[in-house]
Amino acid sequence: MKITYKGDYALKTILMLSLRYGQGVVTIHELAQEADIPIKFLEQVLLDLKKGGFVESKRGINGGYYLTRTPSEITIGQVVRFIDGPIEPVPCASIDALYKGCKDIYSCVFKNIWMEVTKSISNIIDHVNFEELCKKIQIKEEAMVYQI
Amino acid sequence: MKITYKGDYALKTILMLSLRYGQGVVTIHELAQEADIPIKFLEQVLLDLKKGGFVESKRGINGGYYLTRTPSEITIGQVVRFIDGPIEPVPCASIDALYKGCKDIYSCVFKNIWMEVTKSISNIIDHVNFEELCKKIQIKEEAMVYQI
DNA sequence: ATATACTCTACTATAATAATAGAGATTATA
DNA sequence: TATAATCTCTATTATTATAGTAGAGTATAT
Repeated sequence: MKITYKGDYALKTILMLSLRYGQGVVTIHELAQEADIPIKFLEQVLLDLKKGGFVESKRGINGGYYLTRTPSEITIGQVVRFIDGPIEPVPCASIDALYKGCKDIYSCVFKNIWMEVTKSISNIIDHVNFEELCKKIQIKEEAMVYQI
Repeated sequence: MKITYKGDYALKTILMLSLRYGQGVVTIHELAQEADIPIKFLEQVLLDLKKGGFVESKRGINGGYYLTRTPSEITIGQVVRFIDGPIEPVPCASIDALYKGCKDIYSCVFKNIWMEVTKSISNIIDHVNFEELCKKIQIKEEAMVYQI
């Protein structure tokens, strides 16, 4: 699994929208500036996130983006899989692959390892939701206040 | 982490050489044929594996390749990291990264997740050696005999 | 009306991947 | 010592993915 810039931007965007969930819309301009993302690239990411059902938008003046679900219902895994594709190290190692066989005995031995890897990655990214991440950020920000 | 063809070929090659460890050299021709790898591509892979200290070669007639270490001393992780590069989903999530900070708070929250992912992948691939894999293959091959 | 903001398609530059090609160097042995 | 077998090394190519840029179009609050 490698996280592309696009995937990284998508995650940060969902996180920013999570932090402002229930507080109306956020413009692409604000999002781009806050996370230092090229605005035209972010446009495409947001259109994808819309297609994926993660965000919804409001056009025109006072327009912007907002989450379609509560942060607790969105996991890192959902976003990463949708934007960057399958996480398995090799295509045949997907948990719900249609076929179970391998073309040769050598491939087959490694496949089992890659399936273990896939499961262990899934186990992490499918169980971290954005509500948790928001809390972590809030704790860090509080810590910052006392540091100054 | 994504395993490239090159990585896959390297793993299969080390596995084939492990199965014949202590039995002299194996030609690139045999290796290529047995695992269905383009021979000219395999040449490059083997040169890399030589640079990495995994294999050694003997030139001329009766030449070929052989492992420089026993299969039990070689892990999947060593081969994959050497051929396909770092396994971490994002560069900053390497366990022994020089810097610990992140450019912004959003990156930082995800970094911890990616470090967990890195650790859990390492935990698998750094603890599977090629002696184990050989045993698995031998068991499978015995099973095949009775199936026929 | 108009300014603001999202939408959509096309284009481009760079790098990685997966080969392919061919000339060169070494060595056993007949 | 000639030669066939085998590894060595560098260059080239085709395809795809990635990351970003560009610009015209659509909707909407005031």
